[in-house]
Amino acid sequence: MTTIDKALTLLACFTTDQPSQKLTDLARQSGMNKAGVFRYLSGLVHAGLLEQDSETRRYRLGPEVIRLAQVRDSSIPIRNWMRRLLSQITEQTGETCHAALISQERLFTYMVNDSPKSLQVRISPGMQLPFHATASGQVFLAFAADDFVAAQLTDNLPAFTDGTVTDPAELRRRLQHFRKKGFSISEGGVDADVVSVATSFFDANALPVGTIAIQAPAARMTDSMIQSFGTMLCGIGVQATRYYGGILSADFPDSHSPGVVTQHHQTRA
Amino acid sequence: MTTIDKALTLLACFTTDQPSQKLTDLARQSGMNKAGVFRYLSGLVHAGLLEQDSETRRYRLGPEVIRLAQVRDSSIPIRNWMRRLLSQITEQTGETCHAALISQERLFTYMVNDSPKSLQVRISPGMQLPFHATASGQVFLAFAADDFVAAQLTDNLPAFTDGTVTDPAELRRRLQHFRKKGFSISEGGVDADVVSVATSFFDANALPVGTIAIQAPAARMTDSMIQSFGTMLCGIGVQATRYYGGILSADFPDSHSPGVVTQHHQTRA
DNA sequence: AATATCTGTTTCATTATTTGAAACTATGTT
DNA sequence: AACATAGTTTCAAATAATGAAACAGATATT
Repeated sequence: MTTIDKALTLLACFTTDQPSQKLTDLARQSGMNKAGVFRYLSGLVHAGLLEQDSETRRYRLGPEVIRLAQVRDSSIPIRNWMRRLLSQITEQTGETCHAALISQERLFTYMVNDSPKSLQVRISPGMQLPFHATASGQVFLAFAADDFVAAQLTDNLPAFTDGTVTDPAELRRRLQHFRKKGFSISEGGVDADVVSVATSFFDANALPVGTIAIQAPAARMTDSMIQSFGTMLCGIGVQATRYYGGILSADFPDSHSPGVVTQHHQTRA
Repeated sequence: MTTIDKALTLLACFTTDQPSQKLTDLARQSGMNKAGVFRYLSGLVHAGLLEQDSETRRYRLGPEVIRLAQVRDSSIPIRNWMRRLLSQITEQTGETCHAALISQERLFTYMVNDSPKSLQVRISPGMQLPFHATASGQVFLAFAADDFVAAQLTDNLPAFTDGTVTDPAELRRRLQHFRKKGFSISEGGVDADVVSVATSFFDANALPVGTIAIQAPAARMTDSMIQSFGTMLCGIGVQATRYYGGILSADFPDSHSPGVVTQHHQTRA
């Protein structure tokens, strides 16, 4: 492991759940020496990627990351079209939807569009999504490379609710099904009363780079709604792939009729 | 210079003007060995901060920077209040305004609010602002640390128009004036027919972290308008500093309670 | 008020990693 | 076919990283 790798793994420790960290905790989490972590952090601060609160001595992400994100967005302006796609979804369905992106072999919510309804599923940008327990994660795996799937579907998957599927064999069966349909369905995988439907979009190698998902309270969802959400999402996935400059995975159902998809499949998962 | 410093200086080479770079160019720009640059870039790619286009072999910023920016924004959500402040400015003045943030000793536009008028000054997020030739840069310097100012006000400052002030002595005089007033004025520093007025906001050490500026076509600006824009901006600077969690520079004109640390409805002693 | 226990930071001899010139490979150009 | 250019790999020499321990500045405990 190079010095750079070690220094940069520290950056990965900063998440929306833990947006600021103490030196000692970072040292413990990363299993590295305190002195080394201190030096790494100093380097990261010097580069502006981190900054240190002068009072609490805690580290948090610095202004440079914002600049970098803007540069990235100026060359691959996902924000613009993703915002439009999500608005379109919420407009048509009335439900909360979000987009997630893969980064560092982890899936993070990137953008959220809240439902206008008062009973809505709440989700915030920057959250990590477990692959096995979310519709997003599952549809991602459904189209991901085999070794990636193998790395994720281990034997000790955590269960978040009674409904979380943790058996790798069962999960693989579902992934195969989701791959055929182009979208995934997860009922109560993370929160008991929430139903999610998700699809993915692809890069130039036809590998998934992100997902787009609808999340709704189980109480107001029916089977046929789930199915029609799914078909709609597939159309969105095709558009997102096109915007991204990628190509669809071979198995991905492309309706060959650009525009709004209105086909209504009635088969159930 | 540590290995980390060297690796991270490469990140700073990515700007909105140059959002993707070739290895050889990066090596030349940074003055580092090609092999070393290659190893650094590999490390950065491994961390997700960069990604490499598999066809062109060019490097660009990776998805991890987007995630990091979201984490940063969730802990210090500048976007939220800045958006409001800028809207407020445009509403009151009808002119284009923007906020800039310091990063890596360089000033970059962070957020722009366009004027609704048809003749408007165009500026895009992520642009670097030269310190000596912009109102933003000048008001930043006016409140910056002495050695920082010294580092910026060199003898060979570039002139963008006939109106660009490039004489360090003259610039220092202006900075002193701007510091007293709390805002800066630049007429035709970068574009001949544009007038800019700017103020800054401060961090917990009372050092400037960013600027907020109004830019308007010279044709529709009068002296008294400039002055009243300036006083308005000062008020905005005070608010921004408060939102940011910083404290005002000692000299900054705070209309409510001069010189004393302020609390909300507390009147001055 | 004195002591113990946490922080973050610095030091320094030992050790492992970075370093850079050159070789190599792949791709495109004259 | 020879040449040029860009990215990648190699390897001994040089340098920077390492981590235990000491230090200092807080905060908590006795």
